[in-house]
Amino acid sequence: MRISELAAASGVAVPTIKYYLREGLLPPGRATSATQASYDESHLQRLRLVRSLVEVGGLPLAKVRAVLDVLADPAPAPYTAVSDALAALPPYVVETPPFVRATSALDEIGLAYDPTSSAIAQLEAALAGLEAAGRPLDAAALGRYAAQIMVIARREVDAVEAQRDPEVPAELADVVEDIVLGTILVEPVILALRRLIHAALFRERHQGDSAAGDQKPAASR
Amino acid sequence: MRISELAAASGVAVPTIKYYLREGLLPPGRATSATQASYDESHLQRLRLVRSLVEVGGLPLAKVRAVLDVLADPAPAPYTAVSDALAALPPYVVETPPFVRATSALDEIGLAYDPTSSAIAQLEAALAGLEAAGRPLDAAALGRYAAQIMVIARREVDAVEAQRDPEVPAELADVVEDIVLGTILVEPVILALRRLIHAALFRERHQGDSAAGDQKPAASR
DNA sequence: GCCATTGGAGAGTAGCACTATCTAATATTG
DNA sequence: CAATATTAGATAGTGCTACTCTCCAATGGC
Repeated sequence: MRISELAAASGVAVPTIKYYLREGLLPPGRATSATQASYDESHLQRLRLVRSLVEVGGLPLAKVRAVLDVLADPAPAPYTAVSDALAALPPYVVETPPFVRATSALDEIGLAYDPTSSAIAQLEAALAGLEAAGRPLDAAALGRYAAQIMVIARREVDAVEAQRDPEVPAELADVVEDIVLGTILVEPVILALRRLIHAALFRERHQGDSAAGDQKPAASR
Repeated sequence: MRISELAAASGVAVPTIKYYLREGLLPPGRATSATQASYDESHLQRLRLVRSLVEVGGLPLAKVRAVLDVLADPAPAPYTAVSDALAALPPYVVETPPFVRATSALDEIGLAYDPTSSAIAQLEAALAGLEAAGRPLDAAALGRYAAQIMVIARREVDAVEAQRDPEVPAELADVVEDIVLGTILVEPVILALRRLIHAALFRERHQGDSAAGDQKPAASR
């Protein structure tokens, strides 16, 4: 495959592909002459991965590179490799330990956690943001969220395990890629569903309100 | 309150506050002389709202302005006003109708939706991203997500209703602000919990793997 | 043989969110 | 009341990101 074909197949402009090559986000093609190189399926797949991370996940290229680095050379222990990769995913918070809001709430609801994980910092930042906006979330409410999410998460983890052939030991890079993509690509699905369901419930309860078009809006909530 | 006090109280630098004033994200203070103006609680609260949207929600300032515009002058019909405000929240997708993946899946799982809402476009983009990455999500799986999220969303909607005094008709701007903040600030909580629970489940199943530190990593998944 | 394409590299661009600097007027403090 | 600090308001500049443009010389395909 030549660069123009790779561009056509991926929907990414040739100059952008060249830029990714320069930046090391895409490995160079196999050089067939001084002015020609050929690309294969692996390049197309890598390009799709990069674009997914950027467009769906909203990662800056520097973070994409961090994810790719972990895939290329994962830490030897699975948990560490996965943590490394997940730490490169947004949101990027500046919060510094101790994460009192997050850890005390999690302790209260009895959820085990790794106090150094990036998700703790994210939770802390989110809880702090709610507090700053005057809408604090207490541990009980957090626990109710956690209970529902546990159902979702358990099913997801089971699905990952189920689709693997237990006879074939998985490559760690594949596991990490699965988890990173499962994390980053499914998140917008969950959020979109939440918004859609909110909208459906809201409309259900305000059916009459909008029909008139421009009646005085204050009533009914 | 003088600008320096407002800066101290909010943690936002004076030049940044001036910038927000110029950009119309913050209403001007009450001028007490040619070179002095005084700010009050409402300015502090507005500043906190802006910073929450920017820092926790990750909104660009242009979108913050769109949200504030809706708060200042909401469409007369509640549903329209809320949709307008939610359309300003990320993620910002470029997808154009028809949203076949999203609508056909939602039809199949029997969830009513507004085909013009931004959440539909987000769902379409997310499903397309999963497909591009070779991990398509079918309607059945989507339905299982929706079932759990329905539980969460229903509780959230009930909570909003419960905290309002039914005797006092709500201002539409307040309702919109509630929903916008409830949407944007709670989303990171949900995502952080999902990641934390994934990590907990993952560690549970890989307890031995990481202990040795640098054994060959391929096994066990 | 000849025109389009390519690899490679540097420079340029657009958008965003500030940040710096300046001026003239006013407030505060010793 | 004089000296110092602060302020509103405005313009210009900065740092960063993610491309996008432009060139060049060397092919590749018709």
